[in-house]
Amino acid sequence: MDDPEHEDAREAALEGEYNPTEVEAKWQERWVEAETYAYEGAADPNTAYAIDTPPPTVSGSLHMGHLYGHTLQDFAARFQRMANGEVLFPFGYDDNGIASERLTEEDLDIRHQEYERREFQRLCREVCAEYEAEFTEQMQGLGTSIDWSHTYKTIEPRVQRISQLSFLDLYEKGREYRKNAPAIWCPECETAISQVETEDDERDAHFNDIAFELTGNAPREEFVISTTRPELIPACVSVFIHPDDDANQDLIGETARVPIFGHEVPIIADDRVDTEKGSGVVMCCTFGDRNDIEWYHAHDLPLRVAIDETATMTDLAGDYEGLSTAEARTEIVEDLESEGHLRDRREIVHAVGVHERCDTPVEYRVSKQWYIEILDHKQEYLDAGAEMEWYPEKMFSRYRHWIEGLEWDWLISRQRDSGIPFPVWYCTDCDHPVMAEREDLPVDPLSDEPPVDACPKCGGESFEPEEDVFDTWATSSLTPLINAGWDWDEESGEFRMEHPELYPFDLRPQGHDIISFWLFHTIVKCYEHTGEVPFDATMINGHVLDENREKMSKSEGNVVDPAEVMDEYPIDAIRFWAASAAVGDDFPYQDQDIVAGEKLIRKLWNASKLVDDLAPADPDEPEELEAIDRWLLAELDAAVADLTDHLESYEFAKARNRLRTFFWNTFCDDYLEIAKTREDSASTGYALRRAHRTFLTLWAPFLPHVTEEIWQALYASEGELAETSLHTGKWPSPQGYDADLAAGETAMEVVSALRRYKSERQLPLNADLERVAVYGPIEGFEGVIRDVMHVSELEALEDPPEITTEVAAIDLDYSKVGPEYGSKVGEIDAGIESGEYEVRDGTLRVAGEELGSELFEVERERTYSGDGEMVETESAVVVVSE
RNA sequence: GGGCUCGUGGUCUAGCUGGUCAUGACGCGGCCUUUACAAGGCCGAGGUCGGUGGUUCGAACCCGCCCGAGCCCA
Repeated sequence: MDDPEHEDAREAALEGEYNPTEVEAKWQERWVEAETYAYEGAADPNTAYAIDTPPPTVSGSLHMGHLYGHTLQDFAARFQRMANGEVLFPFGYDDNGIASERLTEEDLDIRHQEYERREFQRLCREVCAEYEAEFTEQMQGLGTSIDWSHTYKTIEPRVQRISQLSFLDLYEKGREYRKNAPAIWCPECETAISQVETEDDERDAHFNDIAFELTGNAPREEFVISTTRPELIPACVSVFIHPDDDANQDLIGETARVPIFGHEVPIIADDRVDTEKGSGVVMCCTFGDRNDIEWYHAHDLPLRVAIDETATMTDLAGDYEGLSTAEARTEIVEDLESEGHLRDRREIVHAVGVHERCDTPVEYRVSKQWYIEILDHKQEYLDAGAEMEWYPEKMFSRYRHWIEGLEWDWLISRQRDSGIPFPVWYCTDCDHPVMAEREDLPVDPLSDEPPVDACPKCGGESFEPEEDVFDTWATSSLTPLINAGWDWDEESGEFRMEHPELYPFDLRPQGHDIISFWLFHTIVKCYEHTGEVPFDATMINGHVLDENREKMSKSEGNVVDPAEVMDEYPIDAIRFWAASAAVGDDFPYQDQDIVAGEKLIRKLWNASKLVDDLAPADPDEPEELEAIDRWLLAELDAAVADLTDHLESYEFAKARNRLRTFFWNTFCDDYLEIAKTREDSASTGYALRRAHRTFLTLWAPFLPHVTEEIWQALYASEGELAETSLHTGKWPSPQGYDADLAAGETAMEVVSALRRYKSERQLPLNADLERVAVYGPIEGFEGVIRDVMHVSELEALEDPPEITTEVAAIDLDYSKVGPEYGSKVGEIDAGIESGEYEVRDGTLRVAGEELGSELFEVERERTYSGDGEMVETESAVVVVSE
């Protein structure tokens, strides 16, 4: 396998049984080696088809979602490459965020706090590189037509530069700001974490009912709030009442005094109060939970920080300063009780947010964060989404609802070690931000100097570097710009793209779970930078469920490992399964579908061997094709047209099923059996080869390995693989064959009927039939029927055989009768049912009405009284005499 | 709790701008060596189209409610 000479020595060959293990590995290797799928550039944006592929997060190995998603993309890429020319099918890794840090910590069993930032980043790169190499190998094992010379990693310097350029551009456009805001914080790990790193956990706790006094001329003296976190009362900034809470209406607008600490807070109405819980009166602290944060934003409340980054009470907590939150809770409850403010205390179990890794309940801490302003451009982003084609269309509503529900701007700063740094320093004296120069990017403010000696605002001469890094989505939302080679051109003073013909991209494929993340954020960024919608179309794929239609989850232990599936089945068969679901629908992993794919591959292989046996290698097209051959090629034309339509609309399941039915039933079961009897026909020889070549190209996007193997064995010309590969060849177009389709169809019906006849009598299919008479349109196909069914004498009847008929039933055409007779239809039905009707001169008299012949059909039961056996088909009557 | 989506023979699915007999595959039963394929061919059995109420002459399809599942947001 290492020796390419040896490789070439065993060229593709159509002998014996198909060996997918060997053949698939061979072509995967040769495709990559020959750079078969390299994007070679195109001058015209209309001929370049570009896919903005999802960069997988490096978090271990390939899962079924990767396999499925990339296979769908590959269907599109392979079809477009054959049909329209140049295709960019790139690949990237998202290795710059929290996921890669956590992977590193787990893999090396370390904590990032134990290392210098640079050192930890280095470890991250090393660990990620290992996982990426393994992942790449698995991806190549999928046989996708990715251009492996066109890849990126989100942590690489080129992408860091693009991320920082994006930040500077949006800042200059006035679309970014920095302000104090709360973030989820783990006091154990001493770091901000994202919401996806938290989970709910049931914990024992106490509900404490605490009395607050009212100030001034209040309607009553006090009220009671319930809380599980009494240590937060020094951080209390307001009290909330539900606007519909009749019992407490009188409190709205009053001022409350916080017990022990004595500060005064307003009482405000807000419908986010849960009236079912406790007394219906809630205190808002900065910050106890996510609701507090919403209220803080909505009512512009002051900030009182009573807990620091290590979960220790601050000076705001007065006498309790320096205690842990747990200690403070105990002491504050005791003091409330002794001062008479504690009215009740009871045990409860409730859900608290904890850090999924250390199970520590999270806090909400305030720090200065960078935001991208998006709320003021909601309409633009909605319009941008509406401009794209959505496959399936229904997914647009998810995007729309997400945008309509947006309440906060996009927080892009993260307090992490291994992301892409903000290219910003702050003046130590006045906090004025100093941005890096574009030509210097990428920069790391922690090690690089700011581009100025003095603060342009106050003249101060010392600067603090920004320590935060970008949110992962802030970078992965730039993938179209990364793939198109977006950069700042110093000379012209504007942004340029290395491959402007790729942008906007033709397709954005992704799962339905990240419409609100990847797709939305990409539209925000690209729209703001370029003023254009970044995609013509988006294809939203569903999720792969387990064989019982349950979601795959590690804790349930029902995760299917693609490596095992790929070990057991040919990739082409797995791809056949991947094409079984309508795009957008969730669908189960079922190996019966993969087995069906295996059977198809075998069928294609065996049929190819037969075609090669029956037909000369490269026959010329005869002057005139015989009816049966012209019929096949006309049907093939129709299949080509249908398939092209389906693939252009990303309807892979429809394309797959259409092609399978035509190939298996029409070509193999019907035509090939006929072709066996016509080996010396130049017409059939030509049609066989024409159809066979076409089938290989039509199957190529779905079954790239087996089709390439057969193609190379039979049809490829001499030369480099990148030129001779089936996959860089042309997609077929209908050739305009004209045939009597009805006659062909009827002939096939007659053949089926004769097969049924033999089958029912337990005769072998090649048993001889003495005499067969056919009444029906089979002109030009008589000989074909005779030969394939071993009929000694076949007669085409001019007139119907001697049959007696009697009316068996009346079939109404309800689509016409309904609108015309409305509620009378019931009576008409009843009349026919009971036999109280009459058919005369093409008119049906029933229930006092006269129905014209266009409204009904008379179904007759035929009885054959002549010699032999009568068999009926849809459009013919067949009489068999043995 | 809110939004979106899905629910068709044992399993997976097509059909869903309403019009008699609901498509195909896998599985199951029976029969058969057509010049490749028995891992093939032919035939057959198997469905109250999640439940319920409504609109209509007529509903798998349109509308309401309920049940179950998935995703996103709280």
